[in-house]
Amino acid sequence: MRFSHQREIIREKVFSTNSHPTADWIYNEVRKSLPNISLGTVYRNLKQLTEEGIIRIMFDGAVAKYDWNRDAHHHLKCTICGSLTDIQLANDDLKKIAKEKFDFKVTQVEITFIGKCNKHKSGV
Amino acid sequence: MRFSHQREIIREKVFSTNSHPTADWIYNEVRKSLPNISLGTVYRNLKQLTEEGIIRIMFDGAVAKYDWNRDAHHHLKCTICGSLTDIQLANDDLKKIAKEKFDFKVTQVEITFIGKCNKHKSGV
DNA sequence: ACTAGTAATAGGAATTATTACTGTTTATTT
DNA sequence: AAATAAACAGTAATAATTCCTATTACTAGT
Repeated sequence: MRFSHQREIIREKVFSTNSHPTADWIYNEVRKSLPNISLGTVYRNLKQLTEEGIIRIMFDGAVAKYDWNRDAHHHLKCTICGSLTDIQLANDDLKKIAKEKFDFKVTQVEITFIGKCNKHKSGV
Repeated sequence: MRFSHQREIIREKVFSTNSHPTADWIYNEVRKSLPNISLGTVYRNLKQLTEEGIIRIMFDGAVAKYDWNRDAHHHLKCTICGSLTDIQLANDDLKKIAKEKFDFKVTQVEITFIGKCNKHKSGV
């Protein structure tokens, strides 16, 4: 991947916040220093950064959010204010820990394992 | 919630499959018996059924999928073929279990706790 | 320095999923 | 059966994302 000024600014923006920004938020931020950048460029570069493993993509409901934090971590998603908070915890009593450590009343836990199913043993 | 013929057909369709159908798939299925149903009606009723707790909504990337299975369960999402499989497991060695029980090579685990954060103690 | 080839760009059009609006129909209640 | 509130079909609108095209910038090799 060759260097690109736009991509570098985009990367910096993602790394500058803990707020799990959306493509749209990043677009508006980046426009402050690059007024002519297009939304398409933002999306393309976010995708590239994701593919290179430099940032992570996640979905909050239907919208993509980007995250520089590539450590294993999970999220608390509030159904009322919509806030999304990073948490780091071991795999024991998950709900109980969410309550005790984060004062968060869990109503549903969604765990998704992402990887390769057994149809794709060799290569692709 | 008043009875509606359309909603009943929609509900039956969701309950008829384990495939986590999308609104569009459901729309096409339901049209076989109700050719004049509109996509808006499908979406409105899926939302109502979700709000009543009769079915569950989840997001696979950016698209909504619906699920009659309201037991606590998780998902295996294949990055290659896109398949999404229900699994039911206890909270011990999650990745290891995914490998041993489901022959699924996990590259990322996404856990989202959904509920109320501590700003919303009373009511709302 | 010059140029051909490659990669990245801006801007906008196109696509996809979803929601909102409007006049009409239907289920329920009296 | 008439009144009324909810649900409907059809269509328009919106939001998020991807695709397309002409243009620009970078990189090697001369």
